[in-house]
Amino acid sequence: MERKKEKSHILKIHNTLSHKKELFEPINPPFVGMYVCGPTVYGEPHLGHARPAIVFDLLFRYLKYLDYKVRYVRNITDVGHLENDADEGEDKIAKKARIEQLEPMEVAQFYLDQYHFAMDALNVLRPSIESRASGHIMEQIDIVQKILDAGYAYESNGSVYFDVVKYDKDYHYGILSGRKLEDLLSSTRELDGQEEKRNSADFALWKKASPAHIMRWKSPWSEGFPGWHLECTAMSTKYLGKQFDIHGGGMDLMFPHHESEICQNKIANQTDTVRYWIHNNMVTINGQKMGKSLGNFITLNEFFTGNHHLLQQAYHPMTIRFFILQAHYSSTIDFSNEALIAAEKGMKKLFSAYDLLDKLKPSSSSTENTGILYQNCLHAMDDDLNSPIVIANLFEASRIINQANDGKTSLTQENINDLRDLFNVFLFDILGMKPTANDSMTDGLDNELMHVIIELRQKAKKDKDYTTADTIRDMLTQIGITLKDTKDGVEWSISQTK
RNA sequence: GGUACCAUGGCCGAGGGGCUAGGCAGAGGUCUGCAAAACCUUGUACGGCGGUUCGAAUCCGUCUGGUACCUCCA
Repeated sequence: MERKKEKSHILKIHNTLSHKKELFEPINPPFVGMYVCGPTVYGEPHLGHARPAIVFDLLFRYLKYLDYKVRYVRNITDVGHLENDADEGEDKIAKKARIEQLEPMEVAQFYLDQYHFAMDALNVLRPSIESRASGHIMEQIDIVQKILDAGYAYESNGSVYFDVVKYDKDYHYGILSGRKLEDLLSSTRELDGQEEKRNSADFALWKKASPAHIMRWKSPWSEGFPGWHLECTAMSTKYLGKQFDIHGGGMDLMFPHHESEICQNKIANQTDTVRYWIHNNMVTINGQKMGKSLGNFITLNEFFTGNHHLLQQAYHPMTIRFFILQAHYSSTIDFSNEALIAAEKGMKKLFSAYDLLDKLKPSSSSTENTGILYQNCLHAMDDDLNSPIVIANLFEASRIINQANDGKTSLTQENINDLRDLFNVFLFDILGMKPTANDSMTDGLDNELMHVIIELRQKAKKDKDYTTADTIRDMLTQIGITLKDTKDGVEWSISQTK
């Protein structure tokens, strides 16, 4: 049955450019263009990758719920970025490749597959277009040429740099990060290629490859590789146009990456390309940023298997997703086992309440207002994607369901339909949660075996042989099977994290 | 040093000038052979100090502590 629900058209999102929540108005409704910075595929995906993927998946799902036609582009950085540590000027992917004696693209593909595996497990929808930097070298070269032609870049020893000082004279540099050019110029650093630049704040559009550099392409200036920030400008413009609605990414990318994109866009596209900049906050571990260079990161696979010294147990991908959605995207999330276990319990509570819906017997009268919850969730999503509030309302719904199940309150069929809608739309479609119950266990030999065991225990119970009954239950618990004696019979389930 | 931001009860985490989310944990109770689950009851927390106000956790100032970015990073 089609149930008419009023959808909102007052979505507000926080725009990093204005530091304010703004009404979301697409440039060309009903179409929405969204670009999000994706992973550099030279390492295993970790919790830090999960956050933006889930946050922008939430936005993607909500925009689709609002009936927008969304084109969501996420890049894969497989060209690699410059390194600035011991091996100056070396391409990260190329470096790793040399160590492992593999083709650079083989390494990139390997980690890309890992990324996809993890994202699928987290129920993150694939973007409309997942574009690879290596497949867009021509487009990047075109943009370098455009910026050169416009006079905002200069060639130096085969490399091309963006002239930030000139840009700042004509436009305002630093509008996203709030940084001032003079501050940047006064804090000069020892960087590779610094002597080639006119000013320390200038950034590379094209770099000439050193002889050791494996990944290289021909260009009018040198055999080399594109600058760090160019791929996003090239691919967003190619697939979303010179103006598009949303550009997302982690807060750590705000400067210099996104700031540089703004400069490149402005010159190459002759317009303000991005309407709304959205940034998710970081995941911390013991209050510290989780990062490759800090050596304190936990890969997603380690979370899923529990195979890491900081983890007390394995965590289902849905627990990770729920954990992330329980915080607003603009807050930092601090990792802890305690918080994850709490999230896991809460999540299971929601799932079992949803399962109960099918067993509820409708009454002719109602004591509950279920319609309000849907509105509350809608308002929460409209208010800058406030997923924690959505979850709070789902908990309220689960309380109503449990009370009705206990016979304390009564729900009409309409109430039950409302609640089912609420879970289907918000928990499953928009928050993107997926029940973790193992359905395959409800049929087949396993189920029949369980049936036998439960029957034996029931018999013992009937004979008041509670020692045997409890022994059976304890032994099952030991192998990760939980029994519940309910008034409708015995329920069994396999624990997720065994 | 500069820029951005944050400090909420045992833990996590919303909110945001008076109506004071939610989850987890804890205590008591109902139910149950016992458990489990569920439900009910129970928590007045917003870093310190000033200020604005009839009223501040919420606004302003300041101090303290913390994070991120300024160098590849989600």
